[in-house]
Amino acid sequence: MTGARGYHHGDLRRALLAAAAVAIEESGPAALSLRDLARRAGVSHAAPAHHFGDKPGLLTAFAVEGFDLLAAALQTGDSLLEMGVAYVDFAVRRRAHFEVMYSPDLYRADAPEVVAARGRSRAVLRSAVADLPPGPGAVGGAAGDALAAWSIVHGFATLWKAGALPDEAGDDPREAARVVIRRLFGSRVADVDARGQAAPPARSPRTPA
Amino acid sequence: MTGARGYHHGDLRRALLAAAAVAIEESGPAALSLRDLARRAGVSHAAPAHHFGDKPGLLTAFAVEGFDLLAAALQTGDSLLEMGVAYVDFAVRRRAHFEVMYSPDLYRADAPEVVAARGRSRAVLRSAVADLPPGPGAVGGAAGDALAAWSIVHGFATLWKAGALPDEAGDDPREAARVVIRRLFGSRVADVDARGQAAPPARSPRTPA
DNA sequence: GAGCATATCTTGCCGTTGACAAGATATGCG
DNA sequence: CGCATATCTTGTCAACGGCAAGATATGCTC
Repeated sequence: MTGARGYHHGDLRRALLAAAAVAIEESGPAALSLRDLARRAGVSHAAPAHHFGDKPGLLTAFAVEGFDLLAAALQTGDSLLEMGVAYVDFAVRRRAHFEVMYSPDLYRADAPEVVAARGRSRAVLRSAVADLPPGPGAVGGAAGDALAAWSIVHGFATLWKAGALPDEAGDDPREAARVVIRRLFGSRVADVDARGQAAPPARSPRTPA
Repeated sequence: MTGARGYHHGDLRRALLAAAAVAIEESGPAALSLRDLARRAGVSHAAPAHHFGDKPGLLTAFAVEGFDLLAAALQTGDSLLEMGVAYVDFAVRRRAHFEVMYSPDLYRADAPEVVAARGRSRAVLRSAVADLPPGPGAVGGAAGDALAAWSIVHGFATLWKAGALPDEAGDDPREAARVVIRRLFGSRVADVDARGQAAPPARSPRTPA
């Protein structure tokens, strides 16, 4: 399926997306060049155009791939806490995809494939939020929980990647993310997976003295 | 100070930064062209190089300007809640600066002027967090509060701008931001500026039943 | 106020890029 | 086998970033 390498590449589309991930990790999405991707894949400079049309077209496909990878990564976490950690982990380890996904002016963010893929990853998060015990004095209900959870985890990941955090944040994004998420949800999310069972919220130290 | 417009422009540096804000708001930072900025300012295509060296140099100055504008915007909010709202408002209204500031591969994010300006905006946030009543069971203390506050507000702003939020989030970013921030800090931040006085945390409905 | 150093801006050029057009080659289907 | 189509190549163009060399204005010194 892969090699062949005569006049026809055989799997150029996939090869270009893989090359894009490498190139973007090296120099960021702004410096991405279609001609460079073509060189990496061993084809002529005009070959990518057939598969993706133009540069935004390629990045649109790349973003779709990213949202699907994110949905898959989130599904490995069984609790909301671990799902948040997985989100941060995805942002740090798959930098290229993450950066493109949230740079909507680089690609066609309103393309139907993008909307669908983004909806899929959002649905995974939603399902975990639905499993939460209802929060006290919740202003927006489950939707508000999801919005707050997504915001804090996304913001933390972005700031971490941008190097905008002070040194006190430590050097392990997963652990730092856990602390931040616990601060949002408190006992509602604490220790579910560390002990394999949820700690009783009433005994939690989060209750004000 | 401004016009003159002979061989010498008179205030080209400022004019180029202003043109950059307009151009980026129109087409995003990736499509920014030094030659286009020069045309907008009415100078030759090589004039910008004298002031900023190269493209990353210009965006570095632009990011510094952004961090200082952010620090000024945050200072208008007197409570942590309103400061968070001001952060989101800044991200939405000054899109160009915000996008560049948090795209570190577009400029020299480790340049000393950038580090200093970023530190100034961070200090403003810190001062507001310090005014908070101490949280119950705080894992990371005030530093953790600041990190969580910054993360949730930054994440919300980014997601809002990226159009990644579901429609339920509404169409007023300021009000939606208020809801999200309250969910993080609960009674510790609620209604401080609405009533001009903090509600007593002990009576707050956030205490688990 | 004359002369010189320097800051600012222009013109001209080069290599690279994204996009397009036209042609070559492989693949699949009758 | 023969043709339609998908895939890839070669060639070209305008625009861009960056550099070099020259022109013009500004400020400083005497």
